[in-house]
Amino acid sequence: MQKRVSLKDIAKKAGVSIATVSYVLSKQKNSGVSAEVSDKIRKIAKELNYRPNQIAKSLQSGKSHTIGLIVADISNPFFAQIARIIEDEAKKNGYTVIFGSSDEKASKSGDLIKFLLNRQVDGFIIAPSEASENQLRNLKEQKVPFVLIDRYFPNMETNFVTINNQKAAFDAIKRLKENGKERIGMIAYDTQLHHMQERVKGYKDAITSEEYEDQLLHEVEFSKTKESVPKAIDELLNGAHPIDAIFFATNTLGITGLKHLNERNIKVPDDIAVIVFDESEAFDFFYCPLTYVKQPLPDLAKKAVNVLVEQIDKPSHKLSKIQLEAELIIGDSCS
Amino acid sequence: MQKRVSLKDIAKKAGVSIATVSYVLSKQKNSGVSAEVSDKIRKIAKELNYRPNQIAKSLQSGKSHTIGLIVADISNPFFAQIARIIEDEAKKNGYTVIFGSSDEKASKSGDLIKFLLNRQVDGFIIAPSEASENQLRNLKEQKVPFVLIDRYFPNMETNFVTINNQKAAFDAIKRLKENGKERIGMIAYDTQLHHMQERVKGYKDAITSEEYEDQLLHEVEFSKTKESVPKAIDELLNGAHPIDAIFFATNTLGITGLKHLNERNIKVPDDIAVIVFDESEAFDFFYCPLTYVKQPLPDLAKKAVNVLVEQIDKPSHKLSKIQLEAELIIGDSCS
DNA sequence: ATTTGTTACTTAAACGTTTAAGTAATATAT
DNA sequence: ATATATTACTTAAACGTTTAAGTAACAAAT
Repeated sequence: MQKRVSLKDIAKKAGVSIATVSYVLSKQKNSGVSAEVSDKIRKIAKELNYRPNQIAKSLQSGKSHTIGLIVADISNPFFAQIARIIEDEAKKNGYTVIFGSSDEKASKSGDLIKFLLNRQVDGFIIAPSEASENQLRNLKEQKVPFVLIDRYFPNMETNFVTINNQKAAFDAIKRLKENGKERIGMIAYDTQLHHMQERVKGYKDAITSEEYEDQLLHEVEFSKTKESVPKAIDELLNGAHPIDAIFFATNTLGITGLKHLNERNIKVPDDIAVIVFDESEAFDFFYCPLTYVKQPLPDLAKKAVNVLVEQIDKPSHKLSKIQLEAELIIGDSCS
Repeated sequence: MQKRVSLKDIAKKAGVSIATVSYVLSKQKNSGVSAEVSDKIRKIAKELNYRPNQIAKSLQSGKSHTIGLIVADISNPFFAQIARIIEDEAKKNGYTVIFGSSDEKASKSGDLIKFLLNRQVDGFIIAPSEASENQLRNLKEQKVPFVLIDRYFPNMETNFVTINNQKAAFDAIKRLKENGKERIGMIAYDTQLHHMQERVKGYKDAITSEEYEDQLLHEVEFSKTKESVPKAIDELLNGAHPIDAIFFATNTLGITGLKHLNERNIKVPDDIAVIVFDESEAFDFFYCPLTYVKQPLPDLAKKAVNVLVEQIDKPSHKLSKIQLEAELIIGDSCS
C-alpha cells in the first residue's frame, strides 16, 4: 500500500503549517484563513487526491464512527436482511458497520465484543445469545452504548427494539383455533432467550390449560435443528392423539419442518395446518401459501440504528424500550 | 462511553514509564523487563481490564487489520453466505470485516471504496459492479491490495477468484440437449459483467448456431427483475416456436421466473425443463427437485481472503487469478 | 582501577489529526 | 500617538501506541 497523502504533505507543498491546512479542510465555514491560501490548499489537496485518515481522526476525537453489529449468523436471511437495513441507515448517519456472527454462542459473542471494542466501535447493535447477560453488564459498566435487537433480557435495563412476540404467537394460535384446530403442536428452540420464551408463552396462553399437554411443545437445540425437528414432528404425529396443526417458532424451524412434512408426504393444510413465525423466500415455493407472522424488519432495524446513534451522540440514562407489532399474514395453510 | 484504560494509566499506577508497560504487554518474549516489574504490570493491566486501543496501534503501524467487503447486496443469500465465510476466514487471520452493498451501481461502489479507504482498510474483497474499472484502476495506482470475487474484468490485471462460468453454463445446456430439449431459452441480466457474459457465451456455445435465434436469449435489467422476468418468459413461451427449456442465469432470476411459471400453471419438467445457476433455500420447496449449477462458495470465499491477506502481508506483483469449477447438480427438472 | 558489558529501565519521536493558545502584522478607536 | 482589535496565520500539545536510542547502575573482564 502506497503511503497516503497527509495534511503534512499538503502543508509542505503549500508552504503553510499543518494546522492551517487542517482548518481549511475540516471547517466548512472559512475560519480565519484567507481566501487566497484556502483556495491554494484546496487545490493542492485535490491535486494530491487527499483523503483524510479516519484512524487519526478517531484517535484524536475518541470516536470511530463505527458500529458493531453482532447477530447469530449473517448468512441467515433474517439477519442478512436486518444487516442490510442497518447498513443503509448507519451510512445515512455517517457510520460504518462491522459485523460478526455469534452462532448463538455466548463465548463467541464475548470474543466478538472484545474484538470490536479493541477496534473502538462507538456502540453495538446486538442480537444477544443466551447467557450473555454478563457481557452486556460489562458494556453497561464501561458505558458503551448498545441496543439489543430481536431479543432482550427482561430483567436487565437496556435499550432494545423487538416485537410483541407473545401477542404475535397468541394471534397465530388463535387463528388456528378459530379454524377448528384442536391439537396444536409447537416447535421452538430450546433456549431461555426472551423472544422464544414469549412465543412459547403466547402459544400456551392461547391454548386453554386443559387441552394443553406438555407433549405438544417440542424444544430443539440450535445446533441440532436438522435432526431434531423431524424427530419432534414424528413424535407429535405418531402419538395416540396426533396433532392437527403445527406452529413453527422461526423460519429456520419452519423450513426444516416443512421439508420433513414433504418427505413424509403429509399435506398442508389437509393433513395438518401450519403457521410459521417469520418469512422466507422459500415459502413462496411451498405448494400451499403459508400463513405466517411477519415482523416489521425495516422498522426494527432502523429504530435500532436511530436509538444507538442517539445514545452515542448524547449518552443519557433514558433507555429506549421499543416493542413493535407483528402482523399475521393469512395464507391457506391453516384453513 | 467511559474513558478507556490506556498504557498511561497502567504506567502511572505501576510507577514506571509507558514504554515499559508497552514492552511488557506487547512482547510475548520478556524483552529486558524484570520478572518483578512484568508481573506487577500484568497484574495491574488485568485489574484495570486493559484493552489495547486498536486505533492507536493502527495509526502507529499503518495497518488497520480490517478488510472492506463490497458486494451487490448483503441481504442476497448468495452474498450473505459469502460474507459469513469471509468473516470466519478473516477472523482466523486476525482481520475484521467491514461490509457495504453497492446495489450493482458503480456510483455506490465508488462511494463505498472512498468511505472504506478513509477508514484505512488494509485491502478489499469486491464483487465489482459494471463500469467500476476506473475505481479499481485507482486502487491499483494507490497500491491498495484487492481481490475480485464472483466477477472480474478480463482486460484488467487484478487478483480474482471466480468459477468457470462459461463451462458451467455450457454443461447445463448440454444436459438439456442430451435430454432432448431443442428450443432452450435463457434469462440473464443485461450487463457486461464478465460472469454474466461468460454464462451467456456458454449458453450460445452449447446451442448450435442454426438453432440459436436471438429471441431465445432475454436480458433483463437488475433493477427491473420483478417486472421483466415474467415478461421475458411470456415472450419465450408465446412465440411461434415456444421454448421447451429455460436456463436462469442466477438464483434471483430463477426464483422470480419459477414463481411466474407457477402463476401461469406451467409444469416443470412436463411443460418446460429448467436449470438454474446457483442454489437457493427456496428451491427445496419447489415441487420438482431442480437441476442447478452449484458454486463452491466456501472455497471461493476462503481463497479470496487468503489471496488478499497474502497480498497485504507481502505486496507483490504476482497476481492470483483463480478459477474454480462449478458442479451441475442433477434434479428432475430437465428430464 | 579502568574499561567493557549487561541489565533494566526511561526518553523522545513518530503515526495523522484537531484545536487551544500564541504571535506578528495591520487596522481601528481613542 | 497610543491602546485595542482584528486578521491570518503558527506553535504545541494531545489522542494511545511502538520502538530506536539513551542512561544509570552494577557486574565482569582486563
